[in-house]
Amino acid sequence: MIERHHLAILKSVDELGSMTAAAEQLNLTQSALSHTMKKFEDQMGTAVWQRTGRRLSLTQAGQYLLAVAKRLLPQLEHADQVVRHMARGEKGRLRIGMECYPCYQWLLGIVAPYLQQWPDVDVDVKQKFQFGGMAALFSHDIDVLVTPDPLDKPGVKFLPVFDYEQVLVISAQSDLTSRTVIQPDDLQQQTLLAYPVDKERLDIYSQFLTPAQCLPARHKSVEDTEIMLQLVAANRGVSALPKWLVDQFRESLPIESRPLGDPGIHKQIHLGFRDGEQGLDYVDAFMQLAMLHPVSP
Amino acid sequence: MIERHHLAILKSVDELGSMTAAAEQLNLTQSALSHTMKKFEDQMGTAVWQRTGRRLSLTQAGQYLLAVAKRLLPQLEHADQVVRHMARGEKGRLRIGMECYPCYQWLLGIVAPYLQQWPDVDVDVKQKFQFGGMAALFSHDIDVLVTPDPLDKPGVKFLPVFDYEQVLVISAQSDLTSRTVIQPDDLQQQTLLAYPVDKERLDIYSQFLTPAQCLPARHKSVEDTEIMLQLVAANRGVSALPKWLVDQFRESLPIESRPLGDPGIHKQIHLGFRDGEQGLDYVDAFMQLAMLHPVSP
DNA sequence: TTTCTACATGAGTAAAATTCATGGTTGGTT
DNA sequence: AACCAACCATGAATTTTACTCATGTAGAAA
Repeated sequence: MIERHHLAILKSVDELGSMTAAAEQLNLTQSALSHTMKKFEDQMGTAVWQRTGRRLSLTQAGQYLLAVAKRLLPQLEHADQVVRHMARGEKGRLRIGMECYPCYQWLLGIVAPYLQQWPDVDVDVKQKFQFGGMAALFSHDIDVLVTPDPLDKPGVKFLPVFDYEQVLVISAQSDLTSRTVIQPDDLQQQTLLAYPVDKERLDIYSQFLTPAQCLPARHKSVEDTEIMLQLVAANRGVSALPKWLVDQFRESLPIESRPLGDPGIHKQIHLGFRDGEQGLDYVDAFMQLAMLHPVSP
Repeated sequence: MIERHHLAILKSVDELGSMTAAAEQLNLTQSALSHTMKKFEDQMGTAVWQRTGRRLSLTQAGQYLLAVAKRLLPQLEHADQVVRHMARGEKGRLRIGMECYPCYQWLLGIVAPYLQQWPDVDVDVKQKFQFGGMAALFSHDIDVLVTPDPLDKPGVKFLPVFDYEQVLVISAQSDLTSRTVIQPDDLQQQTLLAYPVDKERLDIYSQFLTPAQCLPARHKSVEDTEIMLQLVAANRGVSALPKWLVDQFRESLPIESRPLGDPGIHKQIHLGFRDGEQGLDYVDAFMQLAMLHPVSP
């Protein structure tokens, strides 16, 4: 039977390279660890490591078990945390995953009142996942996924939390200020600033430029939203961002926004969470708060 | 620290309703089980059950832990199996999930040669999942997902294994045999036989009838493909099925097929599998076999 | 009230995990 | 070549943990 400490040993040995080092990390003697794994190997009927010289290399079974360890140990550790928090009457940690850069600004607006309502809950925002948000949600690495790109599959539920329009941000000094609506060919003289993701995933390409077979004069990747807006304000380029975000910055920066095309690009931010399992109340509460949260139009 | 046996006890008590019964199932005395959980509760700092009279009811922490148990125990049990199989040089079990009824016929054609190539591998086909195929794949309930409805997300990979056309199956005596192509309003006099799923998920509705705002005279749910085809052969209705499936049955039944609309409804079956983790060779082998497998056009 | 059933508990015991002491092997160093 | 240091394996002793047995308590049913 695979026990938790077998997995812990496997992971530790893999990280540190030797049984001796792993034993120290786990507060065991080298001997104890050796005995434990010997017995485990006898029980399972197969070696976990191949002892070539004094170097350990994983057998096929060992590789498989290491993958299991990396998958299950974090879940057990998290469960430990959650239960311990429950015990103290504290609430624990709400782990939020973000799949979209601009959502961060919006999230801050939700998290503030949430933290007030739930003073015992920590909020942990993760922006990068090994395998994407969906997988993170399913494998319990996060509790909530914020994404503009929902996938309503059984097992998860997505709630649209607000509609928004994706607009072009331009400098107040831009030539484009005269236009009330931007057309694709208007961008052929422009420098387009965008987050560093595939162009297919940028709506201004997939829903606006590509169908019209247009391209901007230049394309520049920018990581940070504020820097992006500073560049736009300085008339160094234009960018496509949610209207509510632009409006928020219009007070402090000389920027303006224009719809992209006639109907405009309309999108929704969704909150995704696991469904059909015993929920934690502070997770549900977050969902409800997010749905009720007024968004400045 | 949450250990495997804690989770096993929780699950067993939940299933059997009492500690005494659970102890027997786990080959323990009632006393041992009581001691174990007492110690566990002391460690975690919270009760797992509320002892109201002699009835046990889960506390909040207990409910949470039960959910964890139901999620993690099957994974541990499966890992046990896999390693034990590896130890014996046997290969183990390939767990295939199916999201589409007609795929079953096609799958049989793949599984036969696969079983010959990998005599030590058992194949286990699951048709129902608690939370849908995607979730089953992510939570390691299955290794391969067969679906006409892929979702290329990080963490999983989908390979199209073949293209097919969805066609209308009609009896050889049907009035519709004179048509070379079926139009939506041709079905307004017909009884449509379909698998018992939401109409939105049936392509003949979403891609053919609904856009033309047509409906068949009657709609009947049929679970089994063979029975469906027998009904069609007897001119009791028409149905939309993959062309390759219809062709297969045309030898033995008086049925014919016609394209649905001018371009026809074209679809692909995909095989999905987890990506980016230590793979098992017999899983990879299945994917490759599936890709190479010739499909009767 | 009595009886039955289910869980709790303390003390004793069996089993398992861990340590200690030691020996063997490998790979690098002098 | 010889030596040393690092690493793992192993047997026996020891500590720790898990388990059983016997018994107690309390709720529900007769």
